[in-house]
Amino acid sequence: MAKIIATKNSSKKEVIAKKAAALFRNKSFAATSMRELAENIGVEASSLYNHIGSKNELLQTICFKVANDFTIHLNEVEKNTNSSIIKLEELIRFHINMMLSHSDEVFVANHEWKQLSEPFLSNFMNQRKSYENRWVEIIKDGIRKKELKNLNPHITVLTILSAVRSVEFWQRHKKSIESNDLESNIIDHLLNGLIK
Amino acid sequence: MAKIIATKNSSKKEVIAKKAAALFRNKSFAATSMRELAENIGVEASSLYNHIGSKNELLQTICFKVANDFTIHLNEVEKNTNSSIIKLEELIRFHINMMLSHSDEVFVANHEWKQLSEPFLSNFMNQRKSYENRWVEIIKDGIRKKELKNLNPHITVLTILSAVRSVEFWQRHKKSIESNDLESNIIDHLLNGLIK
DNA sequence: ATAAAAAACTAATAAGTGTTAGTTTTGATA
DNA sequence: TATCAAAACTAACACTTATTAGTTTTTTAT
Repeated sequence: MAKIIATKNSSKKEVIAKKAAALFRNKSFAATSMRELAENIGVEASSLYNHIGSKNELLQTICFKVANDFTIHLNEVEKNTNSSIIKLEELIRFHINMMLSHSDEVFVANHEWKQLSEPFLSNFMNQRKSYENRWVEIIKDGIRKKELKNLNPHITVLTILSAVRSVEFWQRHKKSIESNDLESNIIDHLLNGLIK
Repeated sequence: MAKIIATKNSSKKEVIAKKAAALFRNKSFAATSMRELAENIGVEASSLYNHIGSKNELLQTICFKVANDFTIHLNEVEKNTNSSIIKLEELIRFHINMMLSHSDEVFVANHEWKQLSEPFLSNFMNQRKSYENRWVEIIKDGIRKKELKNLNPHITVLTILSAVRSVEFWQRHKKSIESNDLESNIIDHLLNGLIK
């Protein structure tokens, strides 16, 4: 009889969620069946329900874990009294590192959140909007202190948050690009621009 | 009896593809049923098959139309003898305008291409890789001519192609951001950076 | 070794899937 | 007005879906 193997660091539920994140990323949430997930883990589909509530709950677990990680880090950054530039650099660095260390989960949170059911969908969107607004405040502060150029803060935030997702593409190019280069290049590009 | 209404500019097949793009964008390809698509158009699901071959074919139509539009524009840019900076600016501008004028189709091509079936999936990935490589050459040329900083050209391309996708996010913020600002801000940010 | 709890299994449910076959209606042309 | 093709319809197919019920096996604790 097959078994779900919990490790010291991950409960059985976490093992399932981890595998689910990988499948949701590669095939999309809707196109991944519970039978397929079960097969990847090595048990029957119905056995999963001893450990999880539903397929939807798996998506919720993944999305809110990621959202909370980002929120917690932002709390830390806001506490410090660094310049806006340092704060932005820390935030960008955290995004890049999260995408490298939890790539499946972050991908799913970025691309499959729309499949959340209510009220989780609304919660998620609100949490995201609040997160963006707090970035905007950091940028506004930097403009006020003449540290940053007077670009539109909302657009700037959206541009940065989009740009860091290049790490997703990078996963396809791993051979030709070093991971250290990736981080420094993106930060340099976004902060200092491309033109000599 | 309900009908699919073709206009002067769009055949019935194009009307279906347009509506499909909107649904595939908002619900994902896998989560959109042919019955749902049909209902949105105002006919029965089986009636669609008088005009299209399959659900998969719809996705192919959408994805390759977008891919070809980008390839054709890149051909034009390469023909001209402008500086690399002007070329990049033209390319970025085109991306932004495509996302504004064909937002559903571009979104689907960006996010749902994984659901393509073979051999279309491989074709699409190859076309995309070739497109990226031609961007890389433009950047390399700019570095050679001392127009651009010596950043990693691959990462630079990925960063730009990611960053322009901020237009997707912008659709959620329409009220607070002008579309003109959007274009100039993104270009300024990506070319000249954020720091004063 | 025994009893209880946890977690696996098989089997089934009800609903939904893309698509096809066959039929009827529609709209244009002769 | 009669004819014919285009395009709509209804009904059905064969399959897949998430999830539950009921049962058996495995693990844990006494």
